[in-house]
Amino acid sequence: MGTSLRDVAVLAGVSVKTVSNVVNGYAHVAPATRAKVEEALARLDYRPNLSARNLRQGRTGVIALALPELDAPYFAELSRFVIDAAAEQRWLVVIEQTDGSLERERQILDGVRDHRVDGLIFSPIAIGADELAARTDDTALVLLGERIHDGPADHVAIDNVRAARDVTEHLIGLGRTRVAALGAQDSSVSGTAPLRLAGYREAMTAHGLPETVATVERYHRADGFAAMAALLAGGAGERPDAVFCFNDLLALGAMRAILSSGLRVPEDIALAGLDDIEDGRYSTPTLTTVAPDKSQLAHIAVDLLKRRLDGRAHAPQELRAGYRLMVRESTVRPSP
Amino acid sequence: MGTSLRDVAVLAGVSVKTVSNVVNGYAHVAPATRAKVEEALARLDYRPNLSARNLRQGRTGVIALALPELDAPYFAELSRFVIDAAAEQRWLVVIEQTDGSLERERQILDGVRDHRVDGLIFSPIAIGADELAARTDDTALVLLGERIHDGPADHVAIDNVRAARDVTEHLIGLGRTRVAALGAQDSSVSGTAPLRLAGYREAMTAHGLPETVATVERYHRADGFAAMAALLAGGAGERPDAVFCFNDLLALGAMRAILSSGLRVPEDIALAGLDDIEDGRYSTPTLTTVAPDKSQLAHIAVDLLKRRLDGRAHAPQELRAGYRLMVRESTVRPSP
DNA sequence: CACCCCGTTTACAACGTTGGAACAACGTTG
DNA sequence: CAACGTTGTTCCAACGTTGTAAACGGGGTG
Repeated sequence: MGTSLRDVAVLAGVSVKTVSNVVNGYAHVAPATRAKVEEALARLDYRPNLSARNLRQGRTGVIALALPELDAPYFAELSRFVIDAAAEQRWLVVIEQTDGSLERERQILDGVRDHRVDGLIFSPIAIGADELAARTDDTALVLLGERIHDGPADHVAIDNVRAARDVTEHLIGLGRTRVAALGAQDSSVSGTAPLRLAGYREAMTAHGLPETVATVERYHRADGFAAMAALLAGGAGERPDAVFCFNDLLALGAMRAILSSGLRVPEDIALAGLDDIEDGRYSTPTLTTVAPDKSQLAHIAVDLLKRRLDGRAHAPQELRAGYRLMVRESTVRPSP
Repeated sequence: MGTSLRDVAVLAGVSVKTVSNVVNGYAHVAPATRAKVEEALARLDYRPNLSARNLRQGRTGVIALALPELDAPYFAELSRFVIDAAAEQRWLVVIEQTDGSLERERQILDGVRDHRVDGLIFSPIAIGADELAARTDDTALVLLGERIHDGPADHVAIDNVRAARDVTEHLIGLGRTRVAALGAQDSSVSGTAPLRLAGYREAMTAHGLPETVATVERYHRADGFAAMAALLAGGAGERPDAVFCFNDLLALGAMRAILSSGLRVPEDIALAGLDDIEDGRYSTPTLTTVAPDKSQLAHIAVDLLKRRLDGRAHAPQELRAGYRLMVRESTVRPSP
């Protein structure tokens, strides 16, 4: 191993504890002693052994971020913000991927107990509210973008229902009447799909418009492509003239399907997504979407975790982050 | 804290070490004792405290992956593979982002010493070979996609020169003669830009064609957009009829610039990238690119690290992962 | 001058784990 | 039946750190 407090102590001619005091910035250390110790620290290039410190303090300084998949741009972008927000607390972040599998989600929830991490920020898909509530473990847990209300853990998300309604209203406001929703899920116990569907329905009902709902298995471009292709297969009269996709990846897949079928966006079909991933700012046409405040989401999540870890815990909280509607070319072609 | 070996030992009526032996699968434990202990383990739902185990064993079971930015799709996709490959070794992965800043890169290289991680997989941009060589630390280090040859550390990458030459040859093979390279960097000490530029030059020289090189600051869509816009600003006679972008993000930015200027891809300008990020498979047109074998990259990196950690170290190795040229619509429009 | 206070420093124990030595019990062998 | 090997179990120490409490010493107070 490297140099320890003991080595430094020997060199400086003081006790181990005094070195520890200097390292930790304890106030009552005589200037002369401090200087001596600091020189020894520098000479030996001392680094605290964090395993030992963690053992002593019962903290690891590492939190886990569990999400479905890192290569979905939304989660990659979100991870960046979480890592940065955690760094402000001097925490490291380990990333775990669930692939949306129930078993993996259980494993992760369970594995939190092995003391490797102090807390968990979790974006679940498959696991249900009841199972989460049945958790016996008391490790700090924050749920991200999760629909479980009044659940057993802290929770932060945007207002998915309202956001979905806003997008749908925007599409309706363009004068479109055959507005489809793309991204409902048959199996989804949890997740945001039902919320976004609810928001879509509210808007359609409010305007007395008929609903068209396309379901998907997952939230990848390929699913959006396939679902859109199916919608287009209907006759021209039934074909939607606007589509709200439940996330941007679906929208980009759908866009590809529309364009390669020879139709135009937005002239024939207006298209909107949700997430504001960077891809959508560079697609042709650029993609109208809802931009959740990802930085705020990350900061709130880290903050909630911190409160729990500091013991300043209350009843589980449910907090909201903000969002903005970003209108781009896929719904409104700019006049040249 | 949770339950410890001591608690289990008390309940089972044996010594702490015996419980430890059972937990670690030590051979010589009497069946009766083993059963007793296992029941106690189960009853108390024992989890080893990994901080303590780590302290004892001098290992943390955590490796770091340091890369420029997680929200660049290439790195997000790569991270996924690294995390999965590390999981096969039962390692966790913490992710650190450098933003390509020299200072951050130094910090990370330095911070490896604080015993929080057993090893580091590092994709450097700013830091130079000399500085890496001057590293005094002996923590396991693997460089990823890095141009430092015969350097001080293990290293894995694709053959960037050959890959770049292959793409350029492909563009030339289409009959294009004004083939530009987009993505050179003025400041790049390290990184892959010079290699890709070299490959481009080899191909152009071989065919006696004139070179056009556009430089960029960074490797984002916005940089590709701006650089392409600048290339287009030249008169129609000078305008390139094919562009090889040094990564896919640049290419997608460039594509957007070409399309929004009213030109067509590939009819007016053929376009190719490198990385094979998913976006390029769904853009319109889809993007021709080089697909590095990311899974192989990740596995080789993890494997090199494992060898070092197991003490099976040799002289620093330089290994190559494979790649494939993916020809798509941005260079060859399919006949309908 | 005895006392106490306060700033400074130290000794000790403990966090939970595991390697190694020691030890006990038992069966085998000469 | 004594010496020995094998198997199973325990005891002890150590990894490096920090909290607690106690010791030390110098200056001010009564």
